[in-house]
Amino acid sequence: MESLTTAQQELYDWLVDYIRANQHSPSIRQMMRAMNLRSPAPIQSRLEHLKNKGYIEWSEGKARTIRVRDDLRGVPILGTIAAGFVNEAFTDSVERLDLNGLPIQNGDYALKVTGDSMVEAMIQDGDVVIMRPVKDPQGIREGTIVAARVESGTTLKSFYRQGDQVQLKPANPDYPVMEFPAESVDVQGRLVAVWRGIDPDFVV
Amino acid sequence: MESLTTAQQELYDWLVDYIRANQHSPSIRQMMRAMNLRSPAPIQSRLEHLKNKGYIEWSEGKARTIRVRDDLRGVPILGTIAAGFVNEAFTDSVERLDLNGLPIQNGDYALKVTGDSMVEAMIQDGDVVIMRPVKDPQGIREGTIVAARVESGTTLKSFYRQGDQVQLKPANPDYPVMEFPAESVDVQGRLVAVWRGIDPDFVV
DNA sequence: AGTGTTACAGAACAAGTGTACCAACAGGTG
DNA sequence: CACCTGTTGGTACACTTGTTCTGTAACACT
Repeated sequence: MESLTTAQQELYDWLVDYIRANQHSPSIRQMMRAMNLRSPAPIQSRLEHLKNKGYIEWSEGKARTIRVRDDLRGVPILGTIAAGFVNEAFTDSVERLDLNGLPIQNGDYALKVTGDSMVEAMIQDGDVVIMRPVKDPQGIREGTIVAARVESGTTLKSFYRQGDQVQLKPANPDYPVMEFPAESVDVQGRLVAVWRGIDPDFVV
Repeated sequence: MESLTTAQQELYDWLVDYIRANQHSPSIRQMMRAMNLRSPAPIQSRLEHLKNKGYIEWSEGKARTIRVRDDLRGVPILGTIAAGFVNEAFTDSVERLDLNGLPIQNGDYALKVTGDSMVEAMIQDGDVVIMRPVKDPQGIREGTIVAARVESGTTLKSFYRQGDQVQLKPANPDYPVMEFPAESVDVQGRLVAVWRGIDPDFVV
């Protein structure tokens, strides 16, 4: 990635923060004031450079249409890290995790997990699971983790079929496998992602 | 939350998708074409309603400044769900998980986890951990999960002090605790979040 | 039928806004 | 010093765009 001058870097940082906060690009005259300039020309020049170097893009002639390149959004994935044992990490890879882009679809929803029956599936109390509504219950694959509504309530379990019965298996040997007639199980959604925010005050 | 007419809902959904994809609001005439209208008046009317009902807001007179209310961004957290046992879920709570907003700060970065030494901390192979650079190594609390650089490489472990030594504990009894002189351990960052995307083709 | 309400089409206006142009200035290079 | 290059200040212009206004059509209700 081509490097930036200090003036270009300063504008770029301010621009990214502004777009993240306001969900739209500022106008050139707004940037002018933010950079303590009294003419739009310098901003235009810097934007041109940022565009040529591949940092931003915009629709020509249209107002407030600047956007940061998609491959620069989110947080950078600096490399892989071994939880198993020390080895190489911090590569100079440019891959990025766009938390707002790819994984989430419109209609997805989240549930806060309570209880510990899914610990062996690496889901613990307090995690937030992102679920996707299931259109066709027949299409659910064996072992998929789903939010299922049965007569007594809704629960998060692995989904299995057994003849015309449906098994809901917890991922914790301390809890029992539950079995219901297929028609009495209403699958509300399937697991698409897990999010765990770490409370900085929390200590193991 | 006040409900919407079908026309308002249709515009709102299109608007949210457009902003998410383009990082800026469309113009009224763009919405006009998208809704198959030939006059800007109906769009303006619907926007006015969306504003009064608290769904969107914009800077009056400024071009392309519509933004979705912050408390509506991200995915809705519909309630809590028991992994432990069936109980109530799907409350009508309005809380939301804003994946792009609150948790991530500028400067944060991500690492893909390989290996299984942190399985008891509910971090498994393939997870993405979001790390925050550590300014003051003295301020790290006991038990915090950190990415630490030692002479042999970088690893993800729980951080403990033992006199003037630093212990790096894996969360898996199969792996040994490692101990280093405090000055030879360079803490690259501390864990602030875990993200796990579920591959739909993956079956347990 | 009459009436009020709402939505739409079309046009027009004013402000916001991107862009082009030119002069002044600073910094480096011969 | 002269010269070139890049940045800034300043201005001007044309297009974009939010906003307002008027008239018409569709619809619900009395």
